[in-house]
Amino acid sequence: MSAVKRRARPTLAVVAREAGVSIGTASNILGSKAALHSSETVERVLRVARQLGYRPNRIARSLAARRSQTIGIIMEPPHALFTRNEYATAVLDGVVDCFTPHGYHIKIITLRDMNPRTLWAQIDDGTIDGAILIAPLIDSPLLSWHEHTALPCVVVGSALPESLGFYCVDSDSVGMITEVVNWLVDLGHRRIGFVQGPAEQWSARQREYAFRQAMAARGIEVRPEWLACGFYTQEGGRRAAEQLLQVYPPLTALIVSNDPMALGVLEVCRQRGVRVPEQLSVVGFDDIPLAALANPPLTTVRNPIHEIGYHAAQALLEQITSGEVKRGNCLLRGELVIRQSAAPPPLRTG
Amino acid sequence: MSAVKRRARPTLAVVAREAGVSIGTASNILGSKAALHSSETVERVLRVARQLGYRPNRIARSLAARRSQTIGIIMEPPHALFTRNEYATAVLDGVVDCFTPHGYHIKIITLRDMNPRTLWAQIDDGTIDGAILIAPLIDSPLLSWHEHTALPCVVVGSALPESLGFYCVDSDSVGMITEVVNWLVDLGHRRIGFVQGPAEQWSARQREYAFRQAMAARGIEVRPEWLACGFYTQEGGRRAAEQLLQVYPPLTALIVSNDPMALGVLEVCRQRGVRVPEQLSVVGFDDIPLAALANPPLTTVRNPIHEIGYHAAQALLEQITSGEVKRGNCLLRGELVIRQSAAPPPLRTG
DNA sequence: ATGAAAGCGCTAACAT
DNA sequence: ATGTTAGCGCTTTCAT
Repeated sequence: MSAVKRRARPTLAVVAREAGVSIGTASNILGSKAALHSSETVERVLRVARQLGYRPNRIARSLAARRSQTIGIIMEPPHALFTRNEYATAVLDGVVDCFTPHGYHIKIITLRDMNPRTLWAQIDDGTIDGAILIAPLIDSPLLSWHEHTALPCVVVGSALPESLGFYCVDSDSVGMITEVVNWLVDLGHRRIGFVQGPAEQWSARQREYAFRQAMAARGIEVRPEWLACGFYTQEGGRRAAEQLLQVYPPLTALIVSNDPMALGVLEVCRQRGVRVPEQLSVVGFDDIPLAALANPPLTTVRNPIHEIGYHAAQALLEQITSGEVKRGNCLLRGELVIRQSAAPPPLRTG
Repeated sequence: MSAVKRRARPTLAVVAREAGVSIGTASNILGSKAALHSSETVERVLRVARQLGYRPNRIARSLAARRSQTIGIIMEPPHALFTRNEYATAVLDGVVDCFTPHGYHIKIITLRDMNPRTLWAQIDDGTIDGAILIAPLIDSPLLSWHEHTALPCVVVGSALPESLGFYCVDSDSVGMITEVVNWLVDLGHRRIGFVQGPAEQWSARQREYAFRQAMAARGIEVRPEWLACGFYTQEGGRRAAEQLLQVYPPLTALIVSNDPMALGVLEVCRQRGVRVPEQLSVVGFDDIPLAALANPPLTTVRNPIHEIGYHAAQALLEQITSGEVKRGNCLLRGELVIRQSAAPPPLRTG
């Protein structure tokens, strides 16, 4: 039994009564329209509110004002865990950094199922003013967003076709793949393999396409056996490596479309006695913390994920406050981080 | 201009009218009290709701029912970023895993300031039914929780004194420290150093205390110069190592109270030419992914963080549904993960 | 500059 | 089994 008797929480009506003003006046003052009132009144209401320990009820406020000052981060079931999704974690941080100072709250929405009948009820239930979609898959029901809800929305991690009508923020993977290809070709490589991500991921398709384009631009024909597919996991990287190591004549470089897979590739190389970078150069993507500690330290492309999250949040905030829909893609540039897993190709005598 | 004309979203009243029932009936059926009504009515209402694309407004529901079906994860400013806080990230996952199937939503509350005047308005604003506190610091205003709010609350990562009235879920660091000390002593070590975390963290104090107790139980007197303090960061570990490496006669083992610091210790050892584990054994805490990849692979204690989050969530859910306050501490057991950074001490000639 | 009143969309108690 | 009604605590016109 607590010694302090806890009175019921005072409502706006109580504050107004105690301060001798109308409830509307109190609302203005304790909201953000104090300018409308005389400084005496403002002061008095504020004082009473403080004395009474008044705390506004955000739910009531949301219902009346039809906005919740909360935004949602939407995670699809396949990659709903933050511990296994460094990408989503970094995005989350960026979003929090942007929205918190503006007094917005953040809600994590881990979709329970993707059934189109129940999907929108999970998202558009009045509790959020806008949403960040984390890397929706190619066939995701989320892509029909605009047909089902008017909620402002920004996509992160998938640069979708403009026809879908989203504003997307992503890293410029196409540009970065091109840079990596050119860098390797300049180093002397021509037989370059590519480990792509799962085909359901937009980014994976784009990276593959970019790879082909960049190679073509340097006059190199990509053979089908130079490509392998993993699932953005270390295990996927291992499998892909097993496959690509059998290509003959051997490839001299491998571009791996994310770091966990690249780590798997390095592992297999070590087992098979393939020396990196002397016999095979390996380049990853994302620059996760482990990349620097790999053996050898991984040359990779830094992915500015936190900035991506922050920028997406800014764009969303803009849409929410202006009421205008934004479209198009915003690609943030990464940066080639040169470590020790890539070097000029071995001299060939054949 | 969209081709599809989007009608205003139907409310419960509209559904009720179209289905020819009262609003109360519709509420029951679309809420979770369909059992009260005849199957015909239920079916009819459900059909109309589906046809109209009815989606309940959770805000209105929360206001009327006085619960939001949402719980908050409270992060204090110092460690508010998930990318730099693997602990909080894993807890978050555990909480999500537990609550999502129950239809609860999760809100991230990154406290903007710890001013006691504004603190509770940030948390107890009607939007959450309960809260998980992540490792509150020793002097945190959050510890006066019960004086300010009746919101159910569970603490994670800090086993607080029972007098504070919280239910706390944490790893059994005291038990694990004891186990590590005994293991090292059994290996032949007696001069064992300890790198503790920041004193503002409850867990750090407990681990230090446990260390002293365990050493005393084995009849070893701990000298003050065997202790150093870091800030749970790799840099902190480096500094502590610099300090402890100067102790004479040299220590033969170091217990480091988290893995990032242990990694820093290993780094300094390598620089100074101190061979691990031949000259110095190092044991960490937490078993972060990097631990297995360190050089040498780190012997450490696995911290079941996801389980901690999950269990805390369960306890919170219980409190919310039962209305009964739960107190006391629940300590989840870790597990010594033996790798290669610890071994018997070098033979001394006296 | 202030007050009165009409909701926001729903739940829950009570009546029938 | 169903309908009626009174709020939940706030914001927002519209008067004054």
